[in-house]
Amino acid sequence: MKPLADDSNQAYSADECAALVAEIVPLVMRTIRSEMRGHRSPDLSVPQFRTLLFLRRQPGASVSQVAGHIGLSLPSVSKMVYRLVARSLVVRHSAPGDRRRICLELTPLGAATLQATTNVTRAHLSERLSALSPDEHAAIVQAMRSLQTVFGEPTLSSYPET
Amino acid sequence: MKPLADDSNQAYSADECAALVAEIVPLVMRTIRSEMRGHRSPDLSVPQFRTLLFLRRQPGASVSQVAGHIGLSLPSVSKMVYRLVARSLVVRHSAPGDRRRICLELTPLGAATLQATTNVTRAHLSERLSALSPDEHAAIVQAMRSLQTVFGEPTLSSYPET
DNA sequence: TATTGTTATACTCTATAACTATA
DNA sequence: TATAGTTATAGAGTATAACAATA
Repeated sequence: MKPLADDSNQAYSADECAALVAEIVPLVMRTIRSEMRGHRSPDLSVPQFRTLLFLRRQPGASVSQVAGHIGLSLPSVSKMVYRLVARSLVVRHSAPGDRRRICLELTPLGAATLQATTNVTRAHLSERLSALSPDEHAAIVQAMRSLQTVFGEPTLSSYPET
Repeated sequence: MKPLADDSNQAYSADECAALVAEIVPLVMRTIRSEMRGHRSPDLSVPQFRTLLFLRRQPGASVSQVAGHIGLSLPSVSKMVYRLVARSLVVRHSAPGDRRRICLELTPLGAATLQATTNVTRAHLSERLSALSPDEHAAIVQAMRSLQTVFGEPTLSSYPET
C-alpha cells in the first residue's frame, strides 16, 4: 500500500522534477522581473541586478569576469556596463600593470540602488510567500539550496586559464 | 554547504525564503533560457515557448488572453505573435461573430517545435538534476508545487468577462 | 463609447563578427 | 600572436502612447 497522504515518501525521477522546474521557474521569474523593472527609482533589469550583486562581492572584477559570471557574451556585458556607468552606478578604471584590463566597482549610488532593489524585491516575494506554511517554506529553502548546487555559477577558480 | 543534520525541522520565515528565491531562480532561469535559445532548430525564447504551451492548452485563444496569461503587454504579445506567425508556428484567423477578435492556433509545425523544445529542455534539466538525491528531488517537487500556487497564472475562469 | 488589436517609438538584452589597444 | 574590450550590426523582448477597426 502506498501512503498516498504523504507525498514526501514518494520517489520522483529527475525527469518529473525537470518538467516541473521548466514550468514553474519562468513563472516565478516573471514576478521577479516585473518587480525589478517598473519599480520607480531603482529600475534595474535582472542582468543588471546580478551584475551589481557580483561587483559587490568581487570589487575590481573585469568585464570578462562579469560576463563569465552572469553567462552573457563579452559585448553584451560591455554595453550593459556602459549603461551602468552612464547611470553612475558603476565606475571603471584600468588595472595598473595591464592597461587592457578594466576594474569595475560599485559607486555609493550603485550600492544603495542595489540594496533598495534587493529590499523591494525581497519584500514583494516575501509577501507572496507568506501565504505558505512553515513546512512549505522549509521545502522551498531546501529546494533552492539543492538547485544552487546544480545550477550555481561557475566559481572563479574554475575559469580556464589556458 | 554544511551537512545540516536535519534542516526540515527548522522554521524559515517567508523573508529568508524570499531572499533565496530571488537569488536562485534567476540562476536556474539562465540555464533554461540558454537551453531554449541557441539550440539548433527549435530556438524559441521563453515567452514564445510559454505562448505555444498556452495555445496547445487553449486553442483559439485571443491575443489578449495570451497577454494576460504570460503577463506581457498587448503590444509585446502582438509583435511576438507576428513573429510566430511569420515562422509558421501559429496561425491567426478572426473570430466569426466578432471581427475584432483574433483566434490563435498552433500549426502542426508549431506543435512539433513545442514538443521538440520541451524534450530538449527537459532532458537537459533532468541531466543536471540527476546529480541530486531522491530526497532532494522530492523537496524540489514540493517546492515547485507551492510556488505554483503562489505565483501561478490567473486561471482563465478568473478573467473578468464583463 | 468601449474593446481588440496594431503601429510608432524607445529602451534593454543578446549574439556574432570585426576592430583597437595592449601584452 | 594572444588577450581584453569596444564597435558594428541585427533581431528579440518590453513598455507606453497613439491609432484603427469593430462592436
